[in-house]
Amino acid sequence: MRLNTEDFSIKHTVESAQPIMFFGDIKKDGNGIVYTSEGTMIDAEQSGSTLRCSSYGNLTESGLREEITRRFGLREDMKKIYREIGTDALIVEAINKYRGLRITRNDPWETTLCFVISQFNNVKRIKGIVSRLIAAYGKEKRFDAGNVEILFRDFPTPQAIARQSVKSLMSHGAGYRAEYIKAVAEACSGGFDLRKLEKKDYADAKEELMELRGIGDKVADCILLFGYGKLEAFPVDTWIKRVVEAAYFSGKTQSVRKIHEFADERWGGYAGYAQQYLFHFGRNSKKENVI
DNA sequence: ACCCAGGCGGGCG
DNA sequence: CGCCCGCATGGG
Repeated sequence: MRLNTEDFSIKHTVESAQPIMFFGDIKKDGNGIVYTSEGTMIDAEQSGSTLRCSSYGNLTESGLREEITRRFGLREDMKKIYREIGTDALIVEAINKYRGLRITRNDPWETTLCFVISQFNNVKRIKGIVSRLIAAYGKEKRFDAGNVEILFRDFPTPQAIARQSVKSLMSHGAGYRAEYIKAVAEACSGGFDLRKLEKKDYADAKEELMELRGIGDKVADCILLFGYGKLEAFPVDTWIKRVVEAAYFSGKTQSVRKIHEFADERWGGYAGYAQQYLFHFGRNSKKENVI
């Protein structure tokens, strides 16, 4: 199946530390990714404006089209978003450098687990821990593709994670987060229904998420942004804090609350997009020793 | 060896 | 409320 896209870069999208990067496998050149969704393995690769997509599992062509369109946020009007968030030279520079970077929309539970693991951690280790949890606790799927059999594993369910001991979760390198992982999995497989947050507004949903042990201000915002498409969420991590302080507060330290207030006032309903461009720009600038 | 990573919970003033 | 601390783990 082919999809014609506009203002979309799969490379910038999958390389910007969103959940799909933690549970999927990015292709060598970065222009594609293989990932699983609801028992289906999906392969997406971009050349120019064309996205070539295929799947192994029970997904019709229109189902695959819908999955890709939703997953990569392809319904968003990027011209409008760039207009709204392009408030100054720095963010315009980030937009120009990473044009086509989209906020992905992922499964709420998968997003939750990924970002509980992400705290006080680095991207490489997050990927490693998530992939080991999938290997250990994800259900195996087989798909007969003519002469070859495709094997892959689903993302582990809340129940599958909740069954494990803290010790066995730690054995995959989760560290002290193992306790949080188990607590959140127990909640999500019991009385806490992640689906009910879909219809709550941003503030209410955030408050509910933060009642779970291991989910604080930053992780809650990541879950709402990448798992629920609440584009006003502005996750404040060490990177974005540094970038915002440097660019908008003359390098002076600000409280997280101040940074939220600033982002809300400046970028409003698309603050999440502003955050993702500044985050990716800031991180890569550091790697390239630009800032 | 030292420092840091898409932070959080707990304790203190 | 703000501030400070400890927390597992592995890579630079």
